[in-house]
Amino acid sequence: MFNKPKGTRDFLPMEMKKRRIIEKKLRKVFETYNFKEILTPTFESFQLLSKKTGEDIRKQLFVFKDHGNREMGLRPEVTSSVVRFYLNELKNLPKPLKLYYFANCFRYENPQAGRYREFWQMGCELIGSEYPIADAEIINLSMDGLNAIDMDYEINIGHLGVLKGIFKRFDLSEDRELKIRRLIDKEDYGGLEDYLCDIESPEELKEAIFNLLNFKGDRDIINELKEILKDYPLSLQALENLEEILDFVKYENIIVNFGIARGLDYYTGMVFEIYGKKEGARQVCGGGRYDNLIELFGGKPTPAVGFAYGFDRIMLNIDDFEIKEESILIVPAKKDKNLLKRSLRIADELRKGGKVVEVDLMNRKLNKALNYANTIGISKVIIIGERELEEGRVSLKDMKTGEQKSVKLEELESFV
RNA sequence: GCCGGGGUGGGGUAGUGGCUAUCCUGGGGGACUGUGGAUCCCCUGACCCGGGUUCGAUUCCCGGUCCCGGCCCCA
Repeated sequence: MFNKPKGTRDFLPMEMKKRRIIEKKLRKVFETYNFKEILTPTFESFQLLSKKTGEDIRKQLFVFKDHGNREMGLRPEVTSSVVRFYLNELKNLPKPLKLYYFANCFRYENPQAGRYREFWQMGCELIGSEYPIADAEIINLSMDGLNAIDMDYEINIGHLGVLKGIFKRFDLSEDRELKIRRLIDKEDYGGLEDYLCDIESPEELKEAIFNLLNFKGDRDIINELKEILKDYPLSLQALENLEEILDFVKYENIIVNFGIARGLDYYTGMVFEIYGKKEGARQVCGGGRYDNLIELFGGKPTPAVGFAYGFDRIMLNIDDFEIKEESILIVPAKKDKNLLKRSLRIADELRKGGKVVEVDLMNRKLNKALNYANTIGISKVIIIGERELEEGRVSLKDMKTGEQKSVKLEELESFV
């Protein structure tokens, strides 16, 4: 006996049905914005995958060597692959380039609520526009998607430029910047305080950082922050950029939060996270601007902004819903090869009309067949009997009401 | 990587240091030859793995593993 690998899942037919329904709705929203679907390989070279992801993510990589002794890894997210694809083949397409994907990703982690070793991300990347309206489009799109599936959520939007502006004035090393961003993202403010003391940072820096973190709320706080950070020109610029972005965001119910630092190191400007209402696995979406990733991968500097949904977490955060499915079972009234053949022909006709039809494949007797139809939720049973067939008729039984009537073959389709 | 709680047929469960391991459900066949979505009968199928304690372990102890959840990190 074999078991599925830890952290992976088998999906039952009903789950798949629901996943497909949600997937379809999200896709539809993406496509109404004219984003185009792409797909990249499940595995990439280890070098690519570890290029701009921190130590932590690298430890979470599923790695293997192929027969040519090349180091490979299963993708832990898709943005790196999209950038690679862009540089390989798409960089000369007209801008903006609007791409989306739906793909399984892999991280070697301990499973938990909404966290798996194989999970699905659905995301969008908008490449080539540096303008605030592009950031806004990404935010609007991500919210439109969740609205289309009636999910309750909370969106937090921040801007890394503000923090960077503060760092800039104190000329911090990249190492220290990163460390501070980590602590901020973790909301480990005690640790942050300690660290700032350890590196003997000036009082002014501490003050600026903690001031920043205290600001969380509606967009009015940006104005207050402008006042406080008036000596930090780059921070001011970032705040203005964020305001311009928010001018184009069509929703009001957003939270401005400068505590969002994002774990992936490649973000440069606006960043956002969306949380669902369910306990555990709350973050369902993350995104932001990553203007120097493409350059880092060897391309010429190109602005880009994007986001990814954690599809499995979205599934955990929507209310369960019923799926009603009309299906038909055709069964001969008695075991007879000719009746079976007739059943197949009738099934064929109905399927051409788009109906979901099964024919009894178990050689069941009528009562057992009805029993079967009942247990698997067949909505209508067509009984093919010899005597009726001679008059060009079959019996149609409605499994919900129990009603049964004799209908002419040529009228059958209009009844089911 | 760390921490907590779990693991009995396919699904849901009962129970026990010793007897053929309980019940429901599901699956297959039959009684029943055009309708009993019923009923009855038969069959199918389980104590996570390894070690220890013991005359004897599914039960107690230890380790592992997997599941559920938490931390870290993230989606």
